[in-house]
Amino acid sequence: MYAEVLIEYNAKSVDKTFTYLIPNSLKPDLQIGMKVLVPFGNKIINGFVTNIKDNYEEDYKLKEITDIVDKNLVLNDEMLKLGSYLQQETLCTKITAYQTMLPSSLKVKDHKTDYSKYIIYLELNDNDIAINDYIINHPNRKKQIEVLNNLLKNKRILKSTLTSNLVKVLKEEGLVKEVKEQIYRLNNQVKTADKKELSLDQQTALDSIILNEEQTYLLHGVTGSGKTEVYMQLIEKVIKLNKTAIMLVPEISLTTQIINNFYERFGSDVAIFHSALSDGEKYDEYLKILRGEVHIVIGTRSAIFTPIKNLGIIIIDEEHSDTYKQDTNPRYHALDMAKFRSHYHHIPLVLGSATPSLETMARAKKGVYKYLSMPKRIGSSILPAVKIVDMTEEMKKRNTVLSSILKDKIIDRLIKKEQVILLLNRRGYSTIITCKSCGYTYKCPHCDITLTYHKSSNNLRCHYCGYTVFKSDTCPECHEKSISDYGLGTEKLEQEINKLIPSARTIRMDADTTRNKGSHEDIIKRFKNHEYDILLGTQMISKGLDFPLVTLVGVINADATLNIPDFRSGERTYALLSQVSGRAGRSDIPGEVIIQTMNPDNYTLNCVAHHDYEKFYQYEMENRHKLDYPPYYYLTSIKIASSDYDLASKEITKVKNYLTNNLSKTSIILGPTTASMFKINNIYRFQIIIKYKKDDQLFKTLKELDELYITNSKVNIEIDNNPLQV
DNA sequence: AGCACGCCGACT
DNA sequence: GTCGGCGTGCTC
Repeated sequence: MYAEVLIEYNAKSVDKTFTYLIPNSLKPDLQIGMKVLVPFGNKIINGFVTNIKDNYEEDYKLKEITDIVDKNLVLNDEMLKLGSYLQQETLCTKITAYQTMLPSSLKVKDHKTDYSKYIIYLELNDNDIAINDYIINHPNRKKQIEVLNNLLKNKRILKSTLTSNLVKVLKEEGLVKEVKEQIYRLNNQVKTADKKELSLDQQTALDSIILNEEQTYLLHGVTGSGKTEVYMQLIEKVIKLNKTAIMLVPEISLTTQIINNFYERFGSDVAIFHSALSDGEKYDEYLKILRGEVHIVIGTRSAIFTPIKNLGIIIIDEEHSDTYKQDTNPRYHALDMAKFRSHYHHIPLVLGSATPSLETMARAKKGVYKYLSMPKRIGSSILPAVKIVDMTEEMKKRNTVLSSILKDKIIDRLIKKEQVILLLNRRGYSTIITCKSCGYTYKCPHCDITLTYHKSSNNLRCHYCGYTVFKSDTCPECHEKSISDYGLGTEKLEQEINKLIPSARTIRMDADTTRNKGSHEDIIKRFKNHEYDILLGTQMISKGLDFPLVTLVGVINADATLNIPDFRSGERTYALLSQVSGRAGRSDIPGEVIIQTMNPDNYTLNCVAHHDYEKFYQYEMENRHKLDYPPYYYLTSIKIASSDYDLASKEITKVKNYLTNNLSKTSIILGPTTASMFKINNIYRFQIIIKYKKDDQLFKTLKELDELYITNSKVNIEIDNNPLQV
C-alpha cells in the first residue's frame, strides 16, 4: 500500500504529492486526511495524506511513512473537498489549504507533543491479599493505609490530592496504578436560561427560514432588534432534528456577551473556536467537535473549517464585517466557505446584519438571497436621535476637540449618573508631527507613512512595522525648538477630556490599552460596573456591547473614517457609525448620538442620522455603478512586491502585458499603480486591479501568472480575489 | 523550505 | 591556484 503525501513546506515548488510506502504497523490506522511524519531529504517532517492506493508504477525507490501524528485527527470527505475548494479560490498551495483547516496547535514540531490534557486517578491493582498483607505488615504507615482504605471504598482517588512521595511508595509496592482520563480545558458550562418570547418580526423571520434546504437568507435587523434570540431559536430547531450548527461572529473578544448568551442557553453543548484560544484549548475544542460531542460551534472566521458532522445550519452574524476575510494567505472569505458547506449539506445559511454589505443587499434585492427584515427594536427601546455637528463652526469658537453641545451633553449625563461612549477612530496622541520652522515631518524609514506620536511613552511609532523613535524637542533637520503636533488620537482625546471635564472618570480602549490578554474584558467589565463615566476608544468599542446606562454616544471625528481613500469607505463609515450609535439607549432611557464632522452635508452621515439604510444603499449603489465597482463588477488585485524598487516596477509592467494578452476583452485592467501601502518594511508594492463581470480566462491566467513567480526569490506576487481594500 | 551541486571573483 | 558568492534543481 502506498500513500500520497503533501509535504508541510509552504513553497509553491513542493506543492505536489510525494509517494510513500505504508509500513505494516501503520496500515490498520492510516487514513486519507491524516497528518503523518515522513522522511524528506535528510529530515523528518510533517505531511498530509491525500490518497491511499494499492499500486505504484514508477521506478523510484520509495521511503516509508515514519508515523501518524495524531490518530484522532482525520479530515473527512467534506473537509477534503472544502480544502481543495479553498485552494482553488485563493490560489494558495495545497498544503496551506489543509493547514488552514486544522488548528495551528497541530503544526507539531516535536511529534511527541501531546496536546491532550489528562486528569490522573489512582486505582487499586486487584490484589486484595497483597493489600491486606501490606496493611497488616506495616501498621505504622498510617497515611498509606488511609489511602488504601479509601481506595477500597471509593475505587479511585485524584492523584493530585496526594503527595508525590506517598504515590511513589504505593506504586513501587505494586498496590496501585495510575489511570489517565482526558479532560477538556473549557468545560462545565451550565444551562441556566430558557428561550424568550419572540416579537412578531422575530417570529416571522424564524418561521421563514426553511431547514433542510440550501438557501442563503439575509436577516436585516436594526441594532437591538433581537437577532441573537432568532439565531438561538433557529439552532434549537436544528438540534431537535439532531443536526448541528456553526455560528460565526466577527471577533470573539468583542462578542463575549453573545458567547455567554449561548452558554446560558445551551450549556456544554457549545464549543468555541477562535485564534485567541491557547493551543491546548483549541485542540480540546477541536476534539469535542470532531468526536461529535457538541451540537454548536461558535467562532471567528476559522471556525467555518471545524469538522462538525451533520451540519444543519450556518449563521454568520454581523455579515458585513471585514474580519470574515483573511488578509494574509490564504485570502479566503468565510462567506464563500460557508456557501460551500451549505451546498454540501443542503442547509440554510443565514447572514445577519444591521448594515448589510452592498454585495449582500444587492443579492437579496435580486432574490438570490431571501430577505428577512426586523426594522424595530424589541421592547420599549427606540433608536437614538442622531445630531450632526458642524465642526468648522466650532473651530471658530476654538472648540477643536469637543463641540459645545457635546460637552454640555456629557456634563448633563454625568449629573444624571448615566454613561457616555466616545468614538475616535485613531489611536495614539496626534497624527502628524512637524517642524514649524522648516516643515520637516517625521516619517518611518521603512514604510511610506508618517509616524504617530504616543505621549505616554514620548515616542513616535509606525503603525505598520512598529518602528519606534524617541521624540526630541528640537527638529532633527534644522535643530530649531519648533516641533509641534497636529491631528487628534485617542490618547490626546483622553487628556483633553480630563482637562475640559475634570470630574469625569474616563477609560480608554484601543490597541494600545488592550495589548495584554484579558485587558479588553477588564475594561468592559469595569465600565459596565460604572467605575467609569466615559468609555473612549477606536472602533473596538462599537461592537456588540450592551451597556444599559449608556445614553450618549459621541463620534469625535467622523471624517477620519470617511476620508480613507477606498471605495468602501462610505460603506464602512455607515456601518461603524450605525453600530456605535446602536450602543446608545439600549434600555428604557432613550439614547442620543452626536456626530462631529467638518462635512455636515455629507450624504452618508445624513443617512446615518436618519437611520436610513435604504437611502444610503440607493445612493452608494449609484456611485458603485458609475465607477464600475462591486457589486456591479468583481475585483481582483494583483500585487508585485520586492525590496528592489526598479525590479518590482519592471515586473508589474510584464504582469500587465500578460493580463492584457490573456484576459477577456470585457475585463477592465487598471494600473499599474503603487499599492495603497506602497512601502512597508522596506518592501515596495505595485498593483494592478482587474474589474470583471464574467471572465472564463481569469482563473487560468491568474494561476499561470502565479506559477511564473514560483522560483523567483526576489519578486513576490500576491493575488487577492475580491479584496476588501484596494 | 532546505540542501547540494556548480560555476565565476578576491585572497591566504 | 583556493574560498565562497548565490543561481538552479531536487527532494518520494
